[in-house]
This record gives sequence, C-alpha cells and structure tokens, in this order.
Amino acid sequence: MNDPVELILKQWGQERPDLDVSPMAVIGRLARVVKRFDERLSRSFAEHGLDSASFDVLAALRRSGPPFVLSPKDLSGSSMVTTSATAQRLNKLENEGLVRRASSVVDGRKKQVQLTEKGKGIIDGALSTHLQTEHALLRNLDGAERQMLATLLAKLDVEGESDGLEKGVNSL
Amino acid sequence: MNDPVELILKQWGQERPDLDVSPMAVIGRLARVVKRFDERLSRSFAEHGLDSASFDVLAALRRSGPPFVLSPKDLSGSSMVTTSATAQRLNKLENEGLVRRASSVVDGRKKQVQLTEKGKGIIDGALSTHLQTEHALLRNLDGAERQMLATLLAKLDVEGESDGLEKGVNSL
DNA sequence: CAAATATAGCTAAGCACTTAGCAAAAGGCT
DNA sequence: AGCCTTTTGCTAAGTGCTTAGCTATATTTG
Repeated sequence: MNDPVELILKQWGQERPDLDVSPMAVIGRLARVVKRFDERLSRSFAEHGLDSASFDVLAALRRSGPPFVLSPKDLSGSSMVTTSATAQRLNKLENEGLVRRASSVVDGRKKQVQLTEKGKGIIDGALSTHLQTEHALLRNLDGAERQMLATLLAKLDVEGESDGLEKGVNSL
Repeated sequence: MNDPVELILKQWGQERPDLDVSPMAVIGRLARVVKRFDERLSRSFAEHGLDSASFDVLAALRRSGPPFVLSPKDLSGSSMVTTSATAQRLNKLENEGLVRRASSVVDGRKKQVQLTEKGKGIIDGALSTHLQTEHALLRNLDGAERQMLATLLAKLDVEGESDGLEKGVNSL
C-alpha cells in the first residue's frame, strides 16, 4: 500500500477513527487524476504553441462550425470561467492572430469572435495531438470501463439540489 | 440532451466526423466535476476562515498524528505543489498563527512545521464540515457505485509508463 | 580534509485566474 | 419619449500558483 490516497485514508483512520473519511477515496482520487491529466495535456498543447486556456477557446470556436464565430459570453459559458478571464484570453489570442473581434451589427453590446485561418490551422493540428494524448491517458481502461466511468461522473455532474446556494456556472 | 458534454461530442461529430472524440466524454466530464467540487468545497473551507490550500496543509499535519510536525518538503509532496508554493502557504499560515516553523536539530537544512493549538482547533472543525460536504457531493452514488468509481480512478492514477517524461510529484 | 554535488527552503518575477467596478447598448415600464 | 434595469464586454487590483535563481547545510568524492 504505497498509494498516496490509501495512505491518507489509513492515517485518518488512526488519528480520527470517529470519522467516516470514505468520501476522500473518491474525491481525493478525482483531484489527483485531474491534476495529472492537466499537466500531461498541457504538454500536448505546448507542442502547438498553445496553453490549456487558448486550446479551450479555439476548440469551442472550431466545433461551433462555420463561420467559426461565437460571442465572448458564449465562450465564457463553455469554458467555465468568468467573462473577465475570457476577455483576457481573447486579448492574448487576438495578439497572436488566432482570432479576431468584430462588433455585432444587430446588437451593439455583443462582439463576434471569429477564428482566423491561422487559428483554424493551429487548432486542427492541436486537436489531433490532443486526442492522441487523451487516448493514451485512458489506456488502462477498456471500452466498458470508460463507459462506466463516464456514466458515474455524469451522475456527479448535476446542479446542486438540496445543497444550499449554487453558482450557475454553465449555460452553453 | 441539454448536457454540455453531450453537446460538445455532438458538435465534434458534425464538424470532424473523421476523429474519434470519445475520450472527451470521460476527460471533459472529469474536469467539470472537479471544478464544481472545488468550488463547493471552497465554500466549506471559508466557513472556517480557510481556503483550499490552507486546509490542504493543516490536514496533512493533523493526520500525521502527534506531535503534528512535518517538513515543508513533506508538505509539498502530499499537496502536489512545488516547494515554492508550500513556502508561501506556510508564510500565510504562520502569520495567522495556525502553524509555527522551527529548525531541525539533526539537519540544519530542514525545518519543522508544527500545528499550533489554534491550528488544530481550526482543522478539526473544518474537517467535520468538509466531510459533510464531500458526503453531500457524492449523494447521487450508492456505496457500490462509489467503490466502482474509486477503483476506476485508481487505474488512471498511475505513473505514466510509455508516455514520455513524467514528473515525480508525490513522495509522502 | 577539501572541493564538488545534492538537498532543503526561500524570495522574486511572471502568469492566469478571481472579484470589483466601469461604460455602452438593449429592453422594460409608466 | 424618458427613465431604470439588465446584459455585455472590458480593465484594474488582488491571489496563488509556476519557474528561475539564491543561500545555507549535508553528503559524496577525489
């Protein structure tokens, strides 16, 4: 038992035998896996001159289909970050020439963020690498296990009923 | 199908039918769940005047058992952050009077970070709230499902063989 | 033993996020 | 129409992480 999560559970069992720490087995493991996956995926993005945030934005534009236009508000929703973070991400991407911003004709408040040709080339290349990396990260699970995992996680990904206040994070 | 992850898969299927985007069903969901859990858990910590980073450090000291002493290096390992981040976390906790730092007698390089009485009181209170929150976050899974989820995640939490370079993050 | 190397802890600078708050445009209400 | 509220996008300031690089102590090696 040299697994860090198992060790933590054992320590709590000795120090606080009065508590049920079993939820940590799931949530602690979740945090570890995501942290490690993030680090690995970041390296794939870097091969294409991107970071996670930039990939996030470009992928959202790419999968929206022609003409590859979304508003900053849309992008915030799909990325689970604030509109402020999105504005800063777009500043960077615009400087790099991967997106361009234009004002909407029908609604003067809205901006239209569009993928440039250069941006489209970058994201299509990065996407291929990204999927290879994701596939490698899941190599220890067979098809049935992946399906099971996706299903279990989906059950955890629900708006917090009966849980007190909640932040409505997603909208897209 | 108003689920964001399902929508993303559908969009990719239309725009890039040549690609197998199925890994996103797992990894995208993982990222979402962890992000939401983090936000919820942060609110629990805040009830005790803590943030996630502070809870992380105090909990590691608490579960190590009397005399509640670890080195900064130990704390970095269990927290999956750099020693630099740990030093900054400790500065904050020391200012708040929740830990104290002393030099090791046997090895002048090492410091001994110890939980204060005040720190122990805070973490014991926060731990109780934390476990209640974690229990609530998992309310949609029964015992067998939690066990299954923990097992599947553990299979993903392995040092990356055949995956290129890796960072040895954990040691505790 | 002395010099080179490794280990431990830290600060400084950079980066991406957050919250707070501003400005412009749209929509609602009397 | 005119005011008030909402929506949208943004900048400024603050936070916590990272990498780079420093000092001090311990260990290894010639």
